[in-house]
Amino acid sequence: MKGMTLLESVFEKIYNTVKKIPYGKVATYGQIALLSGNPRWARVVGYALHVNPNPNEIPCYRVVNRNGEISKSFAFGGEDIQRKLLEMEGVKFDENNRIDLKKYCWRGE
DNA sequence: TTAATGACCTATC
DNA sequence: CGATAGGCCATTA
Repeated sequence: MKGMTLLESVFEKIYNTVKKIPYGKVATYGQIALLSGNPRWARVVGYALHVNPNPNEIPCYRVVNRNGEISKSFAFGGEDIQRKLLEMEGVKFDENNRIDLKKYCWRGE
């Protein structure tokens, strides 16, 4: 970790929020942004996960976009890996490779 | 310090 | 329903 400010950096806040996503659930980038303090950080969330320091502790594969689709630029093995990880937790994909957010979207803490 | 970047989101057609 | 354009903002070079 580099020198972060006296308070938590935005990235740290984002990582902490992502860690809270429960097993078998997913969250959107916008949702993570909102729970991390600012609804306009959706894009920052994407960048934060792109430089994910420790994937073992941060379940970044549980984060999908607004349409319930997995991102193309998943940095750890590709989108197929992300999909498998989610399917292992019981998350189903429809014929368009999308997730039903009404069912699987995390409802908060 | 300025400019560029990006795993997004919303409104509009 | 799908596609496009513009906006957003922390972080980095």
